[in-house]
Amino acid sequence: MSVTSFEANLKHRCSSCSLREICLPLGLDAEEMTKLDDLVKRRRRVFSGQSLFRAGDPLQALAAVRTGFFKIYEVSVSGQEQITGFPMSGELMGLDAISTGTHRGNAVALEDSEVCEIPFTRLEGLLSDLPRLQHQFHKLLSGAITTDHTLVMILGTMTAEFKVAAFLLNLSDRRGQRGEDPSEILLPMSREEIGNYLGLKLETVSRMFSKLRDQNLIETEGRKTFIRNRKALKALCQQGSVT
Amino acid sequence: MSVTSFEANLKHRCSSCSLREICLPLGLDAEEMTKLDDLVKRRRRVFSGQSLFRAGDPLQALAAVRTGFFKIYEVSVSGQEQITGFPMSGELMGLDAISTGTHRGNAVALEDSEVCEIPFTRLEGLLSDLPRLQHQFHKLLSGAITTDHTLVMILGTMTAEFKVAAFLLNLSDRRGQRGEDPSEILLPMSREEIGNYLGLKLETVSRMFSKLRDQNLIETEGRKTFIRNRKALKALCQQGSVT
DNA sequence: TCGTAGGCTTGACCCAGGACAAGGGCAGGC
DNA sequence: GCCTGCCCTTGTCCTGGGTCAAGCCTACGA
Repeated sequence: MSVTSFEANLKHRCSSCSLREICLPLGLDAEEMTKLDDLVKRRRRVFSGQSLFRAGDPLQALAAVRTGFFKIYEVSVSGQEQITGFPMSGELMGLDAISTGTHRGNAVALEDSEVCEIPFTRLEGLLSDLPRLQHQFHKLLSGAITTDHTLVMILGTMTAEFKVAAFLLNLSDRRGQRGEDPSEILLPMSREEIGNYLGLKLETVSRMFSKLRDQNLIETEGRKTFIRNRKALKALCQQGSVT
Repeated sequence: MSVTSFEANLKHRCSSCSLREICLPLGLDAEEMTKLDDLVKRRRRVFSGQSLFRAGDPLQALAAVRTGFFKIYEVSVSGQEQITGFPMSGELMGLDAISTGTHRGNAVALEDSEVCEIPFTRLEGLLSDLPRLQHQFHKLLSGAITTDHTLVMILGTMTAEFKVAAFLLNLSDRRGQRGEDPSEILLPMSREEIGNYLGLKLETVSRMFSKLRDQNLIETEGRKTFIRNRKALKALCQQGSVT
């Protein structure tokens, strides 16, 4: 649970990273990539359960997930927690802290993970020199808004069953983007965390998993989940909103 | 309902705009402001009910609300509409379109409004020259994420009564930031639109207004709403989440 | 090997908010 | 002025998902 984590000096380059088509370096040429590499020289390991940053921490660096899985949650004045995202490899964390310079969210690793830290002030300096990097950065910021809108839509219009179906499809699609098998999902988060994210109680999430299983849309082995009928699952999501 | 709207050539300058402390120009010096002014030479009137952009439109320009009120809504594959925001003066619209170059949202004026259009590609060019503008732009993008997270939190954790209370306080605060009386809110949106935004039905919204009125926290005259006991309303929001 | 704890499933019951319906108020058009 | 249509309010009933409770499964440590 401690903030500390071993800091690796492992030689890592954006140019050879398998995530370069998803992450910040997308669209850069070799020379530009080198400049970005100079910034991102710090790679850090965060063990399962550890937090990378907490609400109230000043924003020092954005962090790109290299391997693993995180949850980001915010705590309201009333003490209520709300998970706002489950960033996985290639996704940036901490973007919402730019507006105030202070993190509002808490980032906790859901499994042993590695992140690339990108000092924000230096990044902004580099953006001015590299228009393509600037544009990609804006796309990522904008994409974060889009992602949030999708969640708002799920929370605002969907019933429990469709929320869970949409959640599984989302994870599946993101796996697919990374070249992994999209029909086999090893969920690193608990039923309770899924429920928190989707505005449901853990019992309801569990029931919906069972319901989807009974319809032969998915198969479950504990947290390991297989998508058995992707088409039907998608169709379900599409017709499946509150009237 | 048409897209067209009369395009004004009214001389308008960021430097003399009352919203410059909220909007893009925040933090710029006189010379920088002039450069931004050169970009934002197009001011446009959008009448109540007209749309400024629609889902599927290519992103040409971001738009800052100068006067008036908009709603932004997205439509899911199943045809469900979800309002994702009610931008008011000084707020940027279209930021979520940067990631794909295409608008996902629909922007409709809720009252006769004026917007300043900012051609996006040219803006990005200018950002490279003006680090302060760049930083402010990033803060606005990041702020949009923060705003969305607040909505996610409201949708995910709050009961109907507290959702409505939080909604009113939010509008009130934003009026206050603009130097307007924060305790008098003229709602430009219908109960149904409020409900859509908050994940409630219009009847429920209406009932919650009545409930807050019965507790002497607010007073209502049709859409005109007065906050009578701000402190109690805030306290309500803070203790008021789902257990 | 067994004991224990955390997470998952399932059942029974309940309630906040949705669905449906009736009626009122107000603004715009003639 | 009056008609018409839209929006808002309020009532009644219903249901999806929350609450509470019991039991199971799996991982881990002694």
